[in-house]
Amino acid sequence: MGRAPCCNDKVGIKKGPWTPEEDIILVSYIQENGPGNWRSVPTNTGLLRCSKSCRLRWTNYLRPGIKRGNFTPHEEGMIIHLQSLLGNKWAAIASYLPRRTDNDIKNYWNTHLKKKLKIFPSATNNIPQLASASTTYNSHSGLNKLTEKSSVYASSAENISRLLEGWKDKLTQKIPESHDDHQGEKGIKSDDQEKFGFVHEQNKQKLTENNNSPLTFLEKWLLDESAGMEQLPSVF
DNA sequence: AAAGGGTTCAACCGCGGCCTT
DNA sequence: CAAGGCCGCGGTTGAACCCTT
Repeated sequence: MGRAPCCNDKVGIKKGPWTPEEDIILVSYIQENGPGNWRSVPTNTGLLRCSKSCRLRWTNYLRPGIKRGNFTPHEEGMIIHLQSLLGNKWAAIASYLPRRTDNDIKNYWNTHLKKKLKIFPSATNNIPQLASASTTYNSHSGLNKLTEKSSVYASSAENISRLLEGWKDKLTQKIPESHDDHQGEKGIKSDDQEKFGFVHEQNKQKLTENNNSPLTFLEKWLLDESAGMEQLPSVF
């Protein structure tokens, strides 16, 4: 079928890391118009980015409710199990971890879990073991320091304010702790999450239809957010 | 203190599929 | 029905960061 002309065919399209200004423009626009119709985003916002880039930035970084940083043993176990069931269907896996992006899960799989599965080849059958082992693994890696202060991002405004912090720090080359001001907030409503909420129910239904028993376990497991790994069904 | 190697992750690329005309 | 256009997904890349020597 007709393939979209690649963005990089166009002149004047900016690539590379997004600046906080660009983020603010994008978030403000989506705040007003909602996500979708990505084709029109660059035109309407004046951003020198291609539509794909805008969509990616939104879904992987700016979207409200995205959780970043360390994966919990519970999440890790889910990823491992879902990956063994579904293969590299990161979007499908992400639909079971609504606060994580497919890109995040994919990265985490490629950088952490693949290695761990090499070290613990039987781990897919014994996720709790792997998960606790991974905690040990994490605490020895440099990443741990990086992600130590990770937190749950409640809104795109918070995402941006964090970005601004980082940006400002880079500029000044000073890293003062405890900046909690939210200069990035531009009246972004607290009901963002509801407005742009995650629509995963259909996906879940599809998957459960296709693959009944294991995912039913997972459904229960996932829905019981407070459940720790120790409460996993014995099949794990 | 500096260099080199390894790791991480944000962003890009290209393909496939769905929708519209 | 066919062609074109757009969106979403998975794989890959490369800059930035961290660790080791």
